[in-house]
Amino acid sequence: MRHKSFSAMECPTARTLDQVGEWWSLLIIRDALHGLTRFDEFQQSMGISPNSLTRRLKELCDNDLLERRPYQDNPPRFEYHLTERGRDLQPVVEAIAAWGRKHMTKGKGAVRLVDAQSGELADPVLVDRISGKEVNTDDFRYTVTKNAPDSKRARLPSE
Amino acid sequence: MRHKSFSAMECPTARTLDQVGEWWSLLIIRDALHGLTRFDEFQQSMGISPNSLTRRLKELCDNDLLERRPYQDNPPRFEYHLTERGRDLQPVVEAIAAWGRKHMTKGKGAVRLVDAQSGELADPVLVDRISGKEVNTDDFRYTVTKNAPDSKRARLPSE
DNA sequence: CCGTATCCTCCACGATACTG
DNA sequence: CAGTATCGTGGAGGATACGG
Repeated sequence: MRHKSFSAMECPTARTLDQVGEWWSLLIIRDALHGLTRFDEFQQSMGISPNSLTRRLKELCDNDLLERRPYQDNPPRFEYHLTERGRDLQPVVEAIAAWGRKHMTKGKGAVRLVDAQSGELADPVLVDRISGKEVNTDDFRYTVTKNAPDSKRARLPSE
Repeated sequence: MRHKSFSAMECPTARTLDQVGEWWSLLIIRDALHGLTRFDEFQQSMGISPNSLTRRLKELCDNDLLERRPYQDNPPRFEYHLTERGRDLQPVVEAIAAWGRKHMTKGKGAVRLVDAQSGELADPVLVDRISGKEVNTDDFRYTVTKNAPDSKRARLPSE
């Protein structure tokens, strides 16, 4: 997006899409719903490049979906917390995750489903990471896999 | 998106985002949920340029969210119908629309809410258009408004 | 009317390098 | 560690023109 203004439409769906911005933004929201708050937590979790993360974070703060909150003075450090607007996106994230679980679960080591305790979203690696457990990233990767052999979209410029 | 493969992640949310593709795709799905099936219905409804629509339609068919179905031989014409995968995106669209109704309803002529009869989604212009009524596009526009004055994103290259 | 082909622009992203 | 600055690229999307 961004090439044209979905905000210019009165349709609430389009305007929402414009607010949320890029797909990365939704993934950041999802991570935030999981309890992540810090720059490098997000970065590690998603394999996003730091400058892109900066941009997305800034955009989300500008749109009042995240709130930038200092947690340390010297050097200055910030946490990113969901606002009410941001938290209200949970049903969206859940709906997307539900669809993914139903329709994107064939092939290459099926995705593990919901957390039985919480009944919450569904990302075991993240859950483990939050709780401090080590994660077998051969089994599950949230960092980007270079050379995904079965994806027609995987295009590596440098190899 | 598209610069990197979200499919390469095991996370169902990311994979879903990759499947759905661009925001336009979700809007097309939404229109399809409203009952639209034909090329120019989509085009009129969203103000998308025809070639972009062609691309999005093709992508959606490739991803098995829409099905291309001939309805006329000479000249060959097609309708685009939701598959089960596509129809299953309804909760996603609804969640997004709900968020938009709650959080994007201030300013410039608030958005009218749900269709009382159907209880379904929430786009009055579309509803009217489907039912054949004329629509006051000064009041509600689904075509793109050039020069949206209050949107910092509205950037018009040619004026 | 229902699309498709071509060209071009713009912007999200990654790579890389840098700062406190 | 927690970011920011700069640069290059690919792909989405619009304009336009064309075809059945």
